[in-house]
Amino acid sequence: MPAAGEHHPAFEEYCECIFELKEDDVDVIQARIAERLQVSRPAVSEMMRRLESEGLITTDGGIRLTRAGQDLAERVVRRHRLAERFLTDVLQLSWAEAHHEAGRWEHVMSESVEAAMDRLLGSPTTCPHGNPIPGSDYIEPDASPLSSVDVGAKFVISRIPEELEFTPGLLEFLEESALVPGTNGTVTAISPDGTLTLEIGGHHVGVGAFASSRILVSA
Amino acid sequence: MPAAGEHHPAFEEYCECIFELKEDDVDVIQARIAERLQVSRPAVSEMMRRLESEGLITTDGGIRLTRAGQDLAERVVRRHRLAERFLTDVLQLSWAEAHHEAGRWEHVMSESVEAAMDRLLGSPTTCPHGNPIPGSDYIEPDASPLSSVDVGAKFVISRIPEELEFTPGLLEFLEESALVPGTNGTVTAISPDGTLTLEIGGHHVGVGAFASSRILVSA
DNA sequence: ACGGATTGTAAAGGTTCCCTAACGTCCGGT
DNA sequence: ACCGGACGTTAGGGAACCTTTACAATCCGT
Ligand SMILES: [Fe+2]
Ligand SMILES: [Fe+2]
Ligand SMILES: [Fe+2]
Ligand SMILES: [Fe+2]
Repeated sequence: MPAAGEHHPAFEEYCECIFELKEDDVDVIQARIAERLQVSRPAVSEMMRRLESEGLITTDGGIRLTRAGQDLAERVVRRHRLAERFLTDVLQLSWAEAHHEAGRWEHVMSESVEAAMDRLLGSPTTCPHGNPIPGSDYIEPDASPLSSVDVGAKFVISRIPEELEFTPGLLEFLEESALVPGTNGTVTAISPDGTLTLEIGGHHVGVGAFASSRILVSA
Repeated sequence: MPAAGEHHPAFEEYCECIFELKEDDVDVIQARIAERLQVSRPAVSEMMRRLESEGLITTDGGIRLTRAGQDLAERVVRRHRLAERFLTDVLQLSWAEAHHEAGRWEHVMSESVEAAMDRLLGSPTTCPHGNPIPGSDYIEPDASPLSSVDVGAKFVISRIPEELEFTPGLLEFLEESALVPGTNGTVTAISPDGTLTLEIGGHHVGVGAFASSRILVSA
């Protein structure tokens, strides 16, 4: 069962991972890739050699996607995020379920399905978590980390970066707490360890320091 | 990228194949499986041993799916046919494209997606080609092979069996010729070699002997 | 009854993708 | 200057799935 395109699922997965690490502003090194993909460091080491010999990455002075690697990664990420939109908006799956499912669909969707889904959804510019869909008309909003909001200030959730999808249970928690792109709230307290207390739709929610530093909001 | 359930794609593919051979009334022997899956006979031989040791088939006196194998096969076929319905009805893909795509989706759809898609489509009972969706309220229609229709007689296309999806280009041809379940036509001629000439929606189409013997129609 | 096709299996081997164990390097803190 | 950690790599191995080549067994039409 090869994927729709011409590349093996493993290659797609590694390129996607490199793309998202860069997007999340995390050092693109083998150790990070190993963590995200949940494989051993030797496995990554070996795969880096294969990716390089296939012309998908270069490794002189840090791991970087080549043009071909970038194209592949963008295709995979685009399909992942379109699939997430479809799964949440049309099939009414939860964030967490949609994310898991999309992680499989991204390797299986053909170009025509990608196009048809894009049409069906009205060419969305972000996934349900607010991350940009490559190839769409996404315009970078003027956003800053939730952790930089002052006590008492209002904000609108803008984006929950891909990085947070790796913390088990976090997506579920955020969705249940209505912490989804577009909703607005107020910071009611900041504890010394960086935990924020928010007020959203009449409910109060605590958000840890790490998550707060990653979630992007606008005024 | 394992499948949604607990089984490897290869196991799913083999069980599905056995299920469909039976459904098409073809001898369930290794040679047929090798042909349909486009693998060598030794590969099938080895896999039969694995499937048996996993309790998915029995081989005493012919290859037969066990309860577990049957369940797995039905799940996969159900997902394949639901996916085909979705891809043609909602995403407007052609038959041929939908079939290819569904061949990958069937190993990747989760239970919740299967359920959501079933709901979205209104619990269809057949795939676009008229083949029954396992687990649906399908009622076997009173149908007979197209080849048994007399010259001059009218008919309604009922079902294009899975078997014909393996002849390259045939699906495309049938769809373009409006030879889809539900449409009706008339047999205008039968040649000695078994080729039928049909009249469908004002157009005339020739259908070969093999296809005619498999396509099911009702009066 | 016989010769050619069809079928199943054995043997040997290959690719992809992963693992553990172990080792060398480098880097920041003390 | 020294040490613990983090990082990358080597070596050796393994599971899944497939291949080609070759060889028996079985089936079947004439
Ligand atoms: Fe995601
Ligand atoms: Fe996302
Ligand atoms: Fe199909
Ligand atoms: Fe079908």
